[in-house]
Amino acid sequence: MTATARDLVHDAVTAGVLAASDALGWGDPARAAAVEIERPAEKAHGDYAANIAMRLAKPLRRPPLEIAKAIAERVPVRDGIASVDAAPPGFINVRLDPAWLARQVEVIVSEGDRFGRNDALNGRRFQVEFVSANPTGPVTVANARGGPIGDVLANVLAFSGADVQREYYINDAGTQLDVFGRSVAVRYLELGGKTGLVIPDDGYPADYVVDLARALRDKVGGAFDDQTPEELAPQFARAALDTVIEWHKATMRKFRIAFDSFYRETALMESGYFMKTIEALREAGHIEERDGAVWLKSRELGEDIDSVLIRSTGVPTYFGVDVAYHREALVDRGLDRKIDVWGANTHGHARRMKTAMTALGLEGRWVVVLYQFVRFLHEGVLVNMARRRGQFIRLDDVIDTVGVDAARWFFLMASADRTLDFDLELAVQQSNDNPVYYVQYAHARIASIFRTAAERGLRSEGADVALLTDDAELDLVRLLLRFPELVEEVRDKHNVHLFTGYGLELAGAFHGFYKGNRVVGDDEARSKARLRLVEAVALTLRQTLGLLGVSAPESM
RNA sequence: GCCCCCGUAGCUCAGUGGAUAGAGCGCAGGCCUCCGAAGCCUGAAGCAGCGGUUCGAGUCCGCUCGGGGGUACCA
Repeated sequence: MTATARDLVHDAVTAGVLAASDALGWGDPARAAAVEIERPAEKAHGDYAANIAMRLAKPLRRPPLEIAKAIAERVPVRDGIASVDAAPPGFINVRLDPAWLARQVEVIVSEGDRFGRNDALNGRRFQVEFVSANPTGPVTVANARGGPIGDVLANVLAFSGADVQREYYINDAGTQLDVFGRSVAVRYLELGGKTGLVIPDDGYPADYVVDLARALRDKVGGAFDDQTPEELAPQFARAALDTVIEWHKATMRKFRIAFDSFYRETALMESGYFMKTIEALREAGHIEERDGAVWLKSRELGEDIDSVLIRSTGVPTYFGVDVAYHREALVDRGLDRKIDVWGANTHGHARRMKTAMTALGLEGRWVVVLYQFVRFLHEGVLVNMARRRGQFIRLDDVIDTVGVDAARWFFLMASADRTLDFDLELAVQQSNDNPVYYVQYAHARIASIFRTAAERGLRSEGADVALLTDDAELDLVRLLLRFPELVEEVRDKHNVHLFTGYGLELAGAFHGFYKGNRVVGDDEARSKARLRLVEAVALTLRQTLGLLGVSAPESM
């Protein structure tokens, strides 16, 4: 893997700091200071900038500009660096060598679909667990946001060398299943002609439950018509669950998400792993039995209250089972790290989980990415979603109306920290000018340029990229070189939405370039060079869209 | 009450403690004898408020106001 341009600058500036420190006797403060490299917003300030001089001003008791000058004149000017200057109030501005930039076009094209990858996570096993929608109903837009976020995160980790497993956790146990089963049974009996039955207040009156009941009746007929909803609940819950899980799988396929495993909560009970985990916690001294229940002594680990793992009825809590689930993944399945993508409503749960991981000595190996909710608007008015009553927007419907690309893009364009507003009517109306098409159009346009070139017998192979000397050309290269840096940032910070912003920026830069610069023209050598350049742009757009799970069309 | 996330242009959203805060949609205007006008160019328009830290704050801290979520022997 090639070092990023940022790494190159970082190393050079660090060498300059050390050289200046040795020459001027600055000592430890200078040697220990971390060199931060950023990209100036203003082009006049060069390609990269370091603020180290301003950070050293106080400890060294010298004017920042003086420090900057001392460092700047000692930064080795080689390996792609053209110049290093000090600028008020104390920035060190680094400019890349145009000839080196031009050569990167050839490097990028030769890397092909390896461009942007890194090996930071080589040999490490990751699991990303996401969506994991409740199996008592279809996947709604509420669960949907975790899909693209988790999927793209998994893509980026794999892009960084990790062995990544995408997992879907199925909560196929608990009291809600009982209630669900009873609701299905009521509908089943009603379809058989029985009257006077009621769906309980905490039940599921939604229409899809009728669909489930009808499917059951199609399969078994009236064989259970003489039983009560209570008697039928357990087996009906199980049967309906299997159907709903198939719905979920189909929805995920439609959303272009390929899970490696679907893990059932009940497996932890059946295997005895749940009790094994309780014993592990007990041995570590974190368990207390009180009022007939088994508690995790969270307070001793900094929480306000303790948490119940097993109720006084002997039934494990959701939290307790989830702790076992996490331990099983990290300890028994040999994963180095588990990343959960959860909705904001679980933040209390996430906090308790963190405590439990600490109790098990697994802290640091589990990370949660919380995403804020999607608010639903109907004709501009806020709508409360209620799954049980069937008042919700199905993810399937959204995908069917706006398309997978636009749907994924929508969920990926905003930071996970931010509440998203979603208006289906607006989404439909805007699907034709969705920003995703702006990016895809850039890719299709380049494909079209290649078709034109082919008609004229022009190929990009053998191009002399040294002919790329214009600012317009080199600015594109600068933007391409940001891609590997972005991959590293997303890998470390999990802020996957940055890829949509990058895609828009690169597409915009290309569209502007295209307008002002002819690629296939009269000058054959220059045409070949520019063809090579836009080939690198198309490749980078493909890499970006590929990570986002969005298609990169040749024409549209 | 306490805890978490958010408040940036009319709307939907970007923005790593840096040097003149961006995009899409919408709005006003301009650009196709020339590789795709799903495009390009120009313009109007913005950091909720108050204090603090810092050489430097949309970004960090505190408070106020506003929105969302949590706070169970629910999941």
